[in-house]
Amino acid sequence: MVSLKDISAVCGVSVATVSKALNGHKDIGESTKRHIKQVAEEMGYLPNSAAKALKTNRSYNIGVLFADEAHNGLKHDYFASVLDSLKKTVEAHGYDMTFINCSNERPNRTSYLNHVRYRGFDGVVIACVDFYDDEVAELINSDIPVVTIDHLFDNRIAVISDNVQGMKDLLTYIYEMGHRKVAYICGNDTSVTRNRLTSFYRTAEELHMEVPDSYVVHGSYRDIDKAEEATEQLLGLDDPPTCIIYPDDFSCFGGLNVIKKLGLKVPDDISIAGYDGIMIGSYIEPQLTTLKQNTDSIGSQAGEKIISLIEKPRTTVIEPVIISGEVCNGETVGKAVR
Amino acid sequence: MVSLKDISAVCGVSVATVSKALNGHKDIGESTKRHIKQVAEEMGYLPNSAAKALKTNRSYNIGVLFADEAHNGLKHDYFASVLDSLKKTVEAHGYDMTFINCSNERPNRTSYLNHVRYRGFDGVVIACVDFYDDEVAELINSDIPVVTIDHLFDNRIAVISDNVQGMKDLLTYIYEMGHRKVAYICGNDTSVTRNRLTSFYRTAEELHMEVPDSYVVHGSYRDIDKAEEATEQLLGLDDPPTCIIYPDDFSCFGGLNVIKKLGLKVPDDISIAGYDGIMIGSYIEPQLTTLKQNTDSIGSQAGEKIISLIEKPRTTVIEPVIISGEVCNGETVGKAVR
DNA sequence: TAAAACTACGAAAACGATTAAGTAAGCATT
DNA sequence: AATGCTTACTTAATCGTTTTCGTAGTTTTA
Repeated sequence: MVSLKDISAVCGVSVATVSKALNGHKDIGESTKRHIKQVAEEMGYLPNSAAKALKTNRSYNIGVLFADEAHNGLKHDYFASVLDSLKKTVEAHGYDMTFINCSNERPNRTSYLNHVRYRGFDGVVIACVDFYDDEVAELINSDIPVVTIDHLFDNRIAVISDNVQGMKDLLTYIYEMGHRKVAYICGNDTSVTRNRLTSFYRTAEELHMEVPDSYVVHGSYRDIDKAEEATEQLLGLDDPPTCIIYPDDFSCFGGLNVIKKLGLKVPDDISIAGYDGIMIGSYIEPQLTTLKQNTDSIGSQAGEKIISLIEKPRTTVIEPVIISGEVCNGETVGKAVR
Repeated sequence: MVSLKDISAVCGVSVATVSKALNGHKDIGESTKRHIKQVAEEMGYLPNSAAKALKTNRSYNIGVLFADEAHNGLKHDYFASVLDSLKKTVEAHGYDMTFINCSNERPNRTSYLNHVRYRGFDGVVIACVDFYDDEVAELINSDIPVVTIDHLFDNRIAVISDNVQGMKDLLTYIYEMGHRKVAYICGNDTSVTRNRLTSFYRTAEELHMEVPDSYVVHGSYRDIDKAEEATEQLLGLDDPPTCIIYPDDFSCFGGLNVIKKLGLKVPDDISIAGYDGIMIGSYIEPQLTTLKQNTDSIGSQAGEKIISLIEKPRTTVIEPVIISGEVCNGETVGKAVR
């Protein structure tokens, strides 16, 4: 590997000069600068990131924390999309993206924070984890630049899908389709879920829709079995809902199964709506009505924010970024028959 | 950040001694070793990965190349699963995983190989890319330890899903269900596709099934529109097939749409089979018959292999690792009515 | 008892970069 | 002509490790 020293030898100047020339400092003559750059190019010079990081304390590397204890993480469509967009964004800024090791089996396991320090990540993006984990808290409370996704911490930048507005839009759409008896199967208890649920209740109230307790079922995300169970329960009520909102698009498939089994048809007999906007939803028959979260925007905003936090900490405003989604009016919510 | 020097000051020994004690060298007295380790622990010492890498030329970091030009990559279920498993494996061995920057927008764009050298990755895993890309070739032909996924290069370790056996098993299963007229919509031209196609023809021959040219349609992966088109084409034939094999599970959804539109029923009127074994396939109604690729095993094998290549290059045998899949006999392939 | 061998540690160079401080030469200023 | 200011470099320290080569002191061997 050719180093600054090699170049300096060839050019007959000191390493300092080479370094400065390559980094465009102004105290190097134009002609020398050109010559050095040319030689560096010819010799195939590449800076050594380790040396650079050691000296400058900047790694140009962003750590991402994506726990997969629950076998989620990368296999989770929503987060995979967000991650994909995040990756593109930071890469366009010249940063790389490294996963923060969260294996418990690894030798010398250290906390997330310690791992971040060890690797010298310039910043960290956290998503899809248990935000109440002590180690996550430790990371959040450290001096490392952090952006969280879909969870808000005090004094930290968060990029959040607008679940409040999203649920409001979705329920309003359903209302406008004539439904007055809408059930909601919500996901496991997270701030995302709480926001959606609150918004569900508030919107219903605004629309003067009554929501019997039996219409709100506590399920969990991407759990098709549970979705089936909940659907069965809802449709078995004396006064069943005319529309069911699921915690996510996958869960809808569970709903569809039960509905089919009961000999009912979507959307004629019962309407359903999902949440997320996964690709396959718009290709099935009938096309899924759902709230499409803007994963592209969430990922890219998270990327822009973490880089801004790293590069200009003083002028970066610390406030949540809310990304709105969009009702994707497919065919699974039909005109309500009263 | 506390460094070796700080510890050496506290312990009253030299940095060399501290380094050696912490790394378990044998030329340090037992009691000193214990003392140093304890002090290091108390002071919250963390090695500096950059300094370590600079000195040792080992980064304990694995680069992964996952191109997403085609908006695939992380959003691709199959590869996301593989990646997830790869991540777990390398992390358990104490390695981190970093994406190889493939953004064309980034400042000072360099080739993949140069980026790998710059970051000092100990090894690289390549998947889901255009294997005929010059930059990929450059990387493959370098002295960097490389493992490829689902593509075989001379003298390099590849971890490959057994598409030959997979297609054979799938077609044989379909044959055993009584089908004699089986069509195959294949994906775009890659070595994976060619293997499957060859195996399809060969297996058909072995089973004495005739495959008219019109039964083999060249489509592409995860392209639902194309799958719909191809399905329509196949079902419009004078002598239509009784079963259609799709290039992947997603494409099946396209097939299902067309079939439904034509007023046909799966599997009574027409059978279909996918390939991959994505989660949702086993939850839809009727449950998808497909060939489940063993993504866990593919990812973990790739991880084990790259680490073996890094840590014991001499004794690592350079040969492809073939991972077999499994027919997942759902309900979309029924008994053939002749 | 002198030589050889071990044991336990230290000094110093090195990895490849960055950067503050110094310096020599050339030029303008008074 | 002495001074100061630029310009264009160089020197040398430094980041935090690892590792080779010493070197005292102790123990074993002949």
